Amino acid sequence: MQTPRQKEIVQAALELISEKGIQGFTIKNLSKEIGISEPAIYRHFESKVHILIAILDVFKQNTEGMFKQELEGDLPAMERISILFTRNFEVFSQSPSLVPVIFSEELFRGESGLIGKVYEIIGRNLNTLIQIIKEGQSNNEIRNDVEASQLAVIIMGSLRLFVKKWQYSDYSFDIKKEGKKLIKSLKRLIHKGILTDDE
Amino acid sequence: MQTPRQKEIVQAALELISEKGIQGFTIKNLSKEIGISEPAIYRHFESKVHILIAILDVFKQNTEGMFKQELEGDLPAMERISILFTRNFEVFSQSPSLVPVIFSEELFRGESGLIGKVYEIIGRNLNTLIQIIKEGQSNNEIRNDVEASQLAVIIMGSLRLFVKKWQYSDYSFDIKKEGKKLIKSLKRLIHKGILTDDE
DNA sequence: GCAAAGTTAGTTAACATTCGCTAACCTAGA
DNA sequence: TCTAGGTTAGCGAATGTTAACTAACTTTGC
Repeated sequence: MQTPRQKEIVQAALELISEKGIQGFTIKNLSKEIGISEPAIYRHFESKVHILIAILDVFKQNTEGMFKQELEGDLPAMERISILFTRNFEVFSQSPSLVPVIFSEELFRGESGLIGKVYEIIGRNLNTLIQIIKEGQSNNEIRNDVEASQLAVIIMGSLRLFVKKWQYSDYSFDIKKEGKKLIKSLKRLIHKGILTDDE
Repeated sequence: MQTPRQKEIVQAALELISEKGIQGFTIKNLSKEIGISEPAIYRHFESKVHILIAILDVFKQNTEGMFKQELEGDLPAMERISILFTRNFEVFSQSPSLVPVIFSEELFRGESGLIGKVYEIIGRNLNTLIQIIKEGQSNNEIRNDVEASQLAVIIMGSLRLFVKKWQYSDYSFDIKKEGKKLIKSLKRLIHKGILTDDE
């Protein structure tokens, strides 16, 4: 469990990264943000890497259990995808500063232990999605003229870019509301339907 | 115009970044890669930032003219989108080391002059795409039950994630061939067709 | 009164960049 | 043609800055 001070440090780190990028995430800036001296940080975290680990754990905890449930429910595949992403949007909406951390690959370069943790999170998301799409395809609910893995790339890619756009707009629009629209659009595209033509 | 040595430095910088990330892009590593001393770099570039600018210019030159042509041609919108991305894949395929540079937002944080240059490149791409989609929609060639801007996010997002996947696979698959497949899938999704249902 | 949480004042390492110097190579002009 | 002056591209050493982190001491709250 984390002490209040540790939580404060993690929160400040998240804000720093989202404001100034990875390069802005230094112990000096961090301590300035909180209002204590640099060495004081080390009373609460062994090293900078341990702060990063704590950040990842926050995300992991936030999304824990969010995925297995969706896989096993007997809702329509489409509905499950909706819920999956709606929940992600909710997490981001609550802690916008998570976005640049989770979506930044540079942050963890060189820290092979951390890369694994990031890929664990991302991979879980993608595999769950492919699984759901495949089920939807065999239920005749999702079009099967396009491979599940391709649909997954399309859906994930769209959503990633969408979230990035939100980030670069300085979180200026309502990600939950706009996200709903995007999901709706995606639904239209992947829904099983009759096409007049293909190439 | 660039001297041969300048070209060599830019090329080495690109390779460094793609291999070791931004953090690996130091004057020390750069000089080691080329086989000259650190100060010698400064005989050819005023500063590190100027090397980054040169990198962006390489990309800009590579994609110059690639866009306006597509806008004005009288090919079907779908075909123009295909060509647009096929050409992008060709550029990446020729210089894979461009990918992590162009797709990294962190690299240019703090350098407000450079951010502008990156957005110029990215923005041009996106606006061209929206333009083409709109034309396709009014020609009844592309489905218009989804907004052009949403389709653009979906297409761009898919392609970005696809290129990133290529990068993380260590450029292990044929981006031109696999890219063709993805474009084909996208075509199926956005082609004008009859849908049985929506919502 | 003692342990947790803070401080000041360092350390070491890495970074971009500058300095003073040199060897090799043009290029005028006598 | 040869030589003085200039240029180009390199070098090792040093500078100033900033990073993560540490040692030793003080404060504070139970």
